Amino acid sequence: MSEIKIVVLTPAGREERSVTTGTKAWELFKDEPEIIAARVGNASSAAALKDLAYELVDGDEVAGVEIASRDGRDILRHSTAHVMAQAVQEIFPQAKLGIGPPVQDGFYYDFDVETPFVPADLDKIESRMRKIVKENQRFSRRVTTDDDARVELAEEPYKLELIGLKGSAADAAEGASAEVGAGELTIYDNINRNGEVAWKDLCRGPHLPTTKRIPAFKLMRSAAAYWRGDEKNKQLQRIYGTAWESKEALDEHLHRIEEAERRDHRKLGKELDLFSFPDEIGSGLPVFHPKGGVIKREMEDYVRRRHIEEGFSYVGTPHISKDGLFHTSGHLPHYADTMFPPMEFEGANYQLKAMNCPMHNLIFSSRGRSYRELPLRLFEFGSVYRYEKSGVIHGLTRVRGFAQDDSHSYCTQEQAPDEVKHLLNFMLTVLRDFGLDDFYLELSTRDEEKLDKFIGSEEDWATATAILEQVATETGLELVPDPGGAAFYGPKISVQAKDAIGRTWQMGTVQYDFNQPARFELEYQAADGSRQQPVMIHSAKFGSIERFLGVLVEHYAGAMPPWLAPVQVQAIPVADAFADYLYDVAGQLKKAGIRVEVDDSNDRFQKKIRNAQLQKVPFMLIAGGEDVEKGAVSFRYRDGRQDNGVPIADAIARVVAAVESREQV
RNA sequence: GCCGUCUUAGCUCAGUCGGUAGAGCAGCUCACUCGUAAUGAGCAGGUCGUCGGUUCGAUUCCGACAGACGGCUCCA
Repeated sequence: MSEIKIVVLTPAGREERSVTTGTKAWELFKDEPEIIAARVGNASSAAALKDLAYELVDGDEVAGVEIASRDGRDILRHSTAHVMAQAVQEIFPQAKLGIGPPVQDGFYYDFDVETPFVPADLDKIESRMRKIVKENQRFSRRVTTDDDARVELAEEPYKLELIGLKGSAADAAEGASAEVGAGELTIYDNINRNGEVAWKDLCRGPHLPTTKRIPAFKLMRSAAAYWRGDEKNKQLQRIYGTAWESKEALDEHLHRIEEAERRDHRKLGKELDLFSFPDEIGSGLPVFHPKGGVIKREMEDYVRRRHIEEGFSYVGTPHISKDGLFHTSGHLPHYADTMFPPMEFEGANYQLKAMNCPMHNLIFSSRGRSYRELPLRLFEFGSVYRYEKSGVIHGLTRVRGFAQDDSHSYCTQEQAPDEVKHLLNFMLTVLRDFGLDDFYLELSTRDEEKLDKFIGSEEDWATATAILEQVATETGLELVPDPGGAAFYGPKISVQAKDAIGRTWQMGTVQYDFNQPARFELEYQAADGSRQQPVMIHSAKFGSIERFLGVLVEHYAGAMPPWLAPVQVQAIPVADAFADYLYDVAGQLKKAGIRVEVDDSNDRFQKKIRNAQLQKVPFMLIAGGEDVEKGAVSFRYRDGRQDNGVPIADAIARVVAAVESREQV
């Protein structure tokens, strides 16, 4: 037996060691049960994840992968997916395997089965999984060849397809690279205590050493998913599950899900009487009730005022137009599928507006334009209607009719970078005023594989993309590429904001468009007397008002900051006798522009407090004998804090200050 | 659009193995009510999503459609 030299990397540093040939990675981490895999690199290769059963070679640099790390959890979840697939095939032997990768917070595995899974099946599968975990089966890696694998997996048509795609697996389907890597083909055998192969799966690995190393998991739901993500393919049955390094971590995850459900704007919208989606109107078409209307109007008032401050002119355009306009813009026939079908009358086809830009272009071209007018900035709340497929409608975040806070800046090419910068900064200040302050940017570019989806020359696209990229970089915010995500007429930057519980939402966008000015033959007269084509820059700050309202409701869990709260002050008399006193205070608050209501119902005092609390009113103003004697009122805040005996004038000033500062209380 | 689940009072839900239904909250009425998250009593409220089919009889079984929910695909 000869010696080989390796390096063990620990948080403390590098430790050079000599071990005998044939030493396995696990022998380095014998006393560290939280290490479930190894990251191995050497002078000639980048670090790669390996099973703990990996046999060390001379020159290896080895680091342990903790189960609670990002990679560790992925490995844990992938292994749990294997256990699930094994359980499924034990219960439903005819089930064919699709793919089973780890995903954000969990994993899934796709199966081709005759009948879709029902919730009772998930229970059965989960208990079978627990049995497999208890059996402590060993994940054993075995290198094979394409031909051998084809024989072994003759009964698994989807796996055979993946073998054929090896090397381009990343393109084959999201997650497919977890099954077949670009390198050698491997199969993992699950070996039980008797040394028999209980189950096997084509898989790149790595995996946990044994099934017993799965500390906590839970199956979440089943759903259909197209094979390789293509709607032309067969739908497989997907089971989603989650797995964590400890029972506590699993419980925390389940609590986070509960918290997200508690904040669901569809639920809160109903409870707080903000909006609804009447069937009689149609799917995806919201109505705003008086309280939701207050929030919506505050948002609109604010953003209209801000646009005007930033040099925009408020304009107005109709909801429908003849279809020729959208042919000129290029939207038809490009996006006919997502526009409502035309209405034919007076010899023309009229279309519901799905975007505002063509109409703004007509305002631009309504008369001759001078370079002195540029940048010309037009803005409106443009109502647009989009025929979203029935299955994608989702509360206020995906609707068929909505208003964009839409602007179009017409400028010279030279002005474009500054205008993009202006719009981006403007948008960020708007979002900050609404209490969102954690952002990253996404740069959506055209898909180089599907050039027919995009119009315009390669040079124009390159110029536009470069300008957006440069401005985005200058903000100092993280910039994430989104290849293929561009609109057909130009690239875009979108702002992604993180909410109070860390979820990200797409907010506004800035889009650079050199196509529509050409199609509409827009021009201005330059200083030298020549006619020039402007560049137009599209931008929506909220994106859609409806959607942004929904995001705010979730961000604040319905407890809106005072400036947005439908009822800012709920006045509650301790007893009937003090109602008049509070009506007087309420009158003064109304004069100061505050939305206040006095609860003079027959409910008892405590019940009124409870009602106001459930409505998430920011300020409860209470008055009883002690307050009246002092000419004062008492505050109760949403968190239950009290501030008693505050002089009326001070109380009003306090409420007004909170509204004006747009702070959360 | 596709797959699955679901649709009973304003809301949240029971229930009917086929004989037209019940609770809590909300609402209305009355009484009570002076200090920080539910006072009590009574009343009223439903063509059991819509339309067909099977049946002596359908809210219940079957089908179609609409809508909701969870995914997939999509998201200018």
